Amino acid sequence: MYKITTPDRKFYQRKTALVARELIGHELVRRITINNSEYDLSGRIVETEAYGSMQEDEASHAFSRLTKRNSPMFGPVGRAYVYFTYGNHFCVNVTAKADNKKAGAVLIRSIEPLTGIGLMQSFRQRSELRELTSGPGRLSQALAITMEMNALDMTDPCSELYIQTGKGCATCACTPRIGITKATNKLWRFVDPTSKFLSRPISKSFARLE
DNA sequence: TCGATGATTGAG
DNA sequence: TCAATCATCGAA
Repeated sequence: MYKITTPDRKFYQRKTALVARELIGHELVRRITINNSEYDLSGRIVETEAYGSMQEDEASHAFSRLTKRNSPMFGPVGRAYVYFTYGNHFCVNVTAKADNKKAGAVLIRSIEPLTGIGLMQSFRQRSELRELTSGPGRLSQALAITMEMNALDMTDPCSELYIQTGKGCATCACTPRIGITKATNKLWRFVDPTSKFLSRPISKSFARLE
C-alpha cells in the first residue's frame, strides 16, 4: 500500500519565517467525504506568509495576547489555525515556531490546483483555473475549509486537512506581506516566483532567495 | 456593552 | 476604487 509522506512535527518546530519559506513546494491536501465517497482536493503551495510571536510582529494575530481565536498559534506546532475574516472568508494557517517563541503561524495564501479540480470549481462557482485557489479566501473556499478544520493535526495524513511532502522549490522570493498596515518592513511573504497562481504578482520590492 | 477594524474578494 | 459583511478585540 502506498504510504503518504508528510513534513513531521520537527519541520514546524523552527523559526516561523523559515518554515514559511520551506513550505513552498509542498502540497496542501483536503480529504473530503461526499455521498460516502472520499476525494482528495490538493494543490502545490506557492505562496505563504509568516506571522510571528507577540511584540516581535505587530501584524500578527498573536501580537497582544492569547485569545480564544488565536489560541492555536500558542499551541502545538503543525496544527491548523483557521479564522473567519471580513464577514465572508476563511483563511488557513499551519502553526510553526521555534521553541523560544510563544506563538507563530504560516498563512497559506495560494496553491496550484493538482487534484479534485472539478470539485474545487463547483465549490468556487467558477471554472477559471487562475481564480480557483490564488488567494487565502479563495483556496479555503475551493477546498471547503471551515472552522471545523481548526486545530487539526496537519502532519497526520488521516486528518481532513494535512500537508504532504512535495518536490520543494529551488528558488523562491520574499516580499512584504499583503493586506496589512503594520510591520510592512518585514519581508515575510514567500512565493515561487515562477508560479502563475500567486494572489498578486511580485513587483519591484522583492528579494531572491538562494 | 460598543464601535472600529480587518492576514479578502469581486464588481465597477 | 469601493462596498459587502460579521466575528473579534480593545476601550469604555
